[in-house]
Amino acid sequence: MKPKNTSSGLKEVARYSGVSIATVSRVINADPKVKAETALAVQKAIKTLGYRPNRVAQRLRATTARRRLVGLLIPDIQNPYYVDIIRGVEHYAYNQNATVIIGNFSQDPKKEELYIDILRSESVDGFIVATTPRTEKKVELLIEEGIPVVCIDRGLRSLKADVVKTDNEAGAFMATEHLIRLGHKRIAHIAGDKEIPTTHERIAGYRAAFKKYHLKTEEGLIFSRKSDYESGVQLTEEILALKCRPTAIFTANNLLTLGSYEVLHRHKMKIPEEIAIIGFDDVYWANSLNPALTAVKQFGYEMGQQAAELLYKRLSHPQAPPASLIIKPELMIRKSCGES
Amino acid sequence: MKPKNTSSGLKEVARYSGVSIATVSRVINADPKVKAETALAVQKAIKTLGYRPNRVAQRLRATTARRRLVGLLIPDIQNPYYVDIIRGVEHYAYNQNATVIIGNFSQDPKKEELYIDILRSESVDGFIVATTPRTEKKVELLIEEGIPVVCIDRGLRSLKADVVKTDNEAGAFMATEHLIRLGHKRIAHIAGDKEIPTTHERIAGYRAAFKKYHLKTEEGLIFSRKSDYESGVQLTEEILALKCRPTAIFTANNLLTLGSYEVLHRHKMKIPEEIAIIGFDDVYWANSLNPALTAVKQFGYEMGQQAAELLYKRLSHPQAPPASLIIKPELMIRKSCGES
DNA sequence: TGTATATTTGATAACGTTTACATTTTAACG
DNA sequence: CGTTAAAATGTAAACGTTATCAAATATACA
Repeated sequence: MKPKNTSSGLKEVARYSGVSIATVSRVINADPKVKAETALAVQKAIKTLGYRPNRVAQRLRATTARRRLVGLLIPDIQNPYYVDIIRGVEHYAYNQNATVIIGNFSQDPKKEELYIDILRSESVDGFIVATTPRTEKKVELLIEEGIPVVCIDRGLRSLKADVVKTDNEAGAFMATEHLIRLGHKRIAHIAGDKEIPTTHERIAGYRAAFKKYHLKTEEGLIFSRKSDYESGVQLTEEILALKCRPTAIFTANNLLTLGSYEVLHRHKMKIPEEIAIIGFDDVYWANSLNPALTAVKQFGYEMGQQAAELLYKRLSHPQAPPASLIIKPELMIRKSCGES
Repeated sequence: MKPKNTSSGLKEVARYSGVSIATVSRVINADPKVKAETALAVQKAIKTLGYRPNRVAQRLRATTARRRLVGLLIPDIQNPYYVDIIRGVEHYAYNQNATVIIGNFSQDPKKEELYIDILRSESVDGFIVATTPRTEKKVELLIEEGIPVVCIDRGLRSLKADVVKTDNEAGAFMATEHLIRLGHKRIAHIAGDKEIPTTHERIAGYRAAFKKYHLKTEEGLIFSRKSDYESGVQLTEEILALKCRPTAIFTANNLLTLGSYEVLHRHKMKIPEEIAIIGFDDVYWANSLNPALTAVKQFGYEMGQQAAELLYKRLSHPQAPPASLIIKPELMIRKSCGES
């Protein structure tokens, strides 16, 4: 039994409704040039035949901006922050009748490069990328070739692309200031991977808060390794082993926070009495932690939407000057730092 | 400045290396018919010209099984279990030089249907689906049309497709038995949405454990609403309000577990002394919860891989009888039920 | 060397659309 | 009613590949 090919194709619709395939194509694309009467007839044919345009053929033929496919390059799909971004992008794309194709490179440099190539050969309308500096050159190449790119989460040094990102410095500042106001003076910062630009922005915010309150920031209290769970574990162990223990920890992302929580619990530390903790990145299970986590919320979902919108704007106005959207984060005060 | 079109296309490679496009196409597809010598020359041309095949054109022209695109239909990308599945599928696909296109329908029935159509018009080689019974008919239609489908997480009633799923009954049994052995007799079960088949399988496992130990299962202790966080919260509240409180809770998925944890903490319940809790679905932050969560681990990543493998096997053997892969889950004993 | 048979290659028609451009139909107007 | 402009449709050439078939070249063998 060979697979019966129900997919009708423009031709059959055309034959069925007695017009040319060009006309059918026109009604599919809502071309106003076609007479209302014929449009109706064709639409009926489409419905009864159950015709659906072949998006692959459309994409092959269509000129840019009409391919209805956006490429999304994501460092780690396990990170709920990026999942929020994905959802945001997907939401916007969906409303534009576009599909999004995700390149999740899992922090793997090889994959990161390869996925740029792959998405490219898929003829995307444009890219939304959260890349590492490693692929900066490659991304710039895309831009030079006229492919729209919007950077999300992390900006490109040479700002020839649109970018939407969190105000990392402000976020880190808020977190640190919150701790300081609560009376903490010795605050450890578990920073992320120093290869990633956001890490430095967050460290800067941490420093700025100290400065504002005329406190000296102890360099020895800034810890950094990588951005993952394991680093959170190890660095928290180091912090607890310190002869002169800090009274609070500020972790630079949700994975580090989790690692920190694990160690704190393992050592039966009382949070926040013995040690307070505040994290960058709010997560949907913040309230299920014990105590509920006070955190800096990034608006990933909204950022994703904005990025997609920016991308489509650029598609229609390729020559517009690059826009930069800096989203202010918000402090979600819960229990892990004590009374607010 | 118009975008310079660097993408060379078969033609240019052919001209450059002095062969026909057919030959170039052959070396791209590693056709053994081409002489080693010419193959080398063409490869060199490909390299120096920086040629990359256009996957869209390939897909349009290629017959089934050579399109290198798999469609993945996922109910909720926020659920880490599904993220594991995605990663598994993606890993396998990547090694086959295939891309995966994700249709995350966010539990929205409208989107669920639509995404099937969309992925279809993207000419996927086949589908991997975790659908609800709502779209069962639509999925069966795909199968009838000869499009390979493998069901993941949930099986189709009419088993004409491959399926890979967790042994839900066994998992629920393990969890409940664990509790019973620890001395619990009154164990509440926060089940998922009754529309979803897995819910019933897990309830069955819960019942089976009681049966084995000659205990009567109290119907009043099985709670069900939906499968989300909020339901976990509400149902746990109900449980705590019971005149005769159970000594343990078995939650049917990670979202429900999280909701339960929140309420338990809010009520300052001592876990596991006052109430024990065990959850279906292990999560990477189980150790960061307080106490660390004892849970039934589903092997999402492995399942994803297996599903992809099954899909590609079916692609090459369309007539093979449907396979069914039932994966045994594993109990991850940590602290939320007390000593093991 | 000539013939038969493998091996390699090349020309070209698809795949299912969109889009110039040409053509036909309709409307407008004196 | 004839002419001209506008509106609606049709024709056919792309888009960048793969695949079929035929042609050309190399290999084997008598």
